[in-house]
Amino acid sequence: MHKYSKQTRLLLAVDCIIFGFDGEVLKILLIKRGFQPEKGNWSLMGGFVQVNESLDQASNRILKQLTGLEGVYLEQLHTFGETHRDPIERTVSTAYFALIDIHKYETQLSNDYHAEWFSLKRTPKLIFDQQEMVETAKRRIRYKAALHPILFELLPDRFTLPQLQILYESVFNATIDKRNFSKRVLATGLLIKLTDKDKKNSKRGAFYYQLNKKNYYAKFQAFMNFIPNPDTLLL
Amino acid sequence: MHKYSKQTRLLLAVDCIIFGFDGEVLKILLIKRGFQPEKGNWSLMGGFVQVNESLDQASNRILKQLTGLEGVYLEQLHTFGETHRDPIERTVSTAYFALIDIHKYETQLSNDYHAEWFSLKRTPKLIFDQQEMVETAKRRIRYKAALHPILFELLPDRFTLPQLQILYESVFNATIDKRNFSKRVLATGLLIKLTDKDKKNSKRGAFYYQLNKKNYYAKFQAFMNFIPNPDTLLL
DNA sequence: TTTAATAGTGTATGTTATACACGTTATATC
DNA sequence: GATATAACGTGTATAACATACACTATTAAA
Repeated sequence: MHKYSKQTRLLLAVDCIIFGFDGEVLKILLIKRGFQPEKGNWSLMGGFVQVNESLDQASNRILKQLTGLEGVYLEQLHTFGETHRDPIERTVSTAYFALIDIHKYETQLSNDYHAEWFSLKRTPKLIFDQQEMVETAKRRIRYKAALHPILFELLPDRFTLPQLQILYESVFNATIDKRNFSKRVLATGLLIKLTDKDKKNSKRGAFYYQLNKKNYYAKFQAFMNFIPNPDTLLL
Repeated sequence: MHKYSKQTRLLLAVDCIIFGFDGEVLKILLIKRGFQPEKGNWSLMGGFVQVNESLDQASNRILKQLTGLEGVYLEQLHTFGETHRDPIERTVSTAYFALIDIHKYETQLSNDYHAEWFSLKRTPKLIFDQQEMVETAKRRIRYKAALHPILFELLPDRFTLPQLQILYESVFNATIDKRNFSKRVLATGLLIKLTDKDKKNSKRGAFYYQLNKKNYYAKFQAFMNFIPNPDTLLL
């Protein structure tokens, strides 16, 4: 037996929603699409799945092409399969989302793709159903970050508590009491206090912390319950 | 512009993990596969995605073929895209999971497919990577049920607190104090106490409850925190 | 009428979440 | 060098929630 005859074969694509954090707001990386249809319009980075690569491999390849990064946080989000989502030809697309340290991102590669970071609050109109993909990714990242420490993936190796708090406040669009916040994050045992300070953002300076990697991997799946009223979060 | 030329088209399938609850343990519905390869072996219900149907439509069609049910809880789980997961030909499969009231399940249809319910603890060997699909579905249902009231989808319209508790204990493989359990579930405001009792399972009889549908849909996304040590749950 | 089996209920204690304000530090400025 | 400034870092009291735990009620069957 060689093939499943009489079955229709479809195009299968992968699209990546790449999140970064610049210290103030969450951003996503978009490119100007280089081919028809919708050539020149803002788009997620995507591509067709090749016959000799898995979906995970395809998404990693695409992520590397756009950011130059490998080994970053990348997770399958959802597969979008409406029949006419691509007007040219039936294409099913599996969306992935990535969380990267925006400072490690290599701009020379991005220039080849005319990539730009956009604040999530001011994203341009996207092609096809990509707006829905981004919304789904935003919901997922909020949902997951309310329960698991994924947001550290957006920060550099060394970060301060004020930076971390701004990140959480940005993702959840909420203000958090800094005394309660530091109690909570320090109670997780996930952070190691370093001896030197970041002096860029204040005169006094704020102590750097880094992740306790061992605890991080061990506790990654543990729930955290950072958010006061998670009822407002949607899956 | 008519087509994306030069791109490889792949087979795209949908596989359904159908959960039911018989009052004691969680079960999944399997069929004996009717065609090669692996003909006659136990398998999830699946099929190829047709060119004129979305993924959601395909999964609903397949669910209806096997169970006769429509409008039940059905959610996309994950897309499995390893290159050689199907030995015959590269096939990417999007897995869905369904939660159904086992009593509504129509057996006449199942007989056409030689379908059988299997306790999750005693499932036969499955074809391809379907064992992994089932494991992923089990993790997802536990994870989600720890936070959202999805398990009601497995129960009949009228159910008792002891039945509900057995369901939770079965899903989480844990014992729960019944005083604390009833406090918690009643505090959600999701249940309406009825006036009559189920006398099948005890001499005294246990009051029936039904879902407050309005609150159910309103609070579905709210976190519930039913489980004492969710650290043990994996995504 | 006695037995057996399951249903149903309350309280005390510990843990966790929340609300809330001021002294500390280091640079920059005068 | 004194002072002003701007952000950092910390503790406590209260409320809410989670947990541990045991007996009485009900009804069918013997």
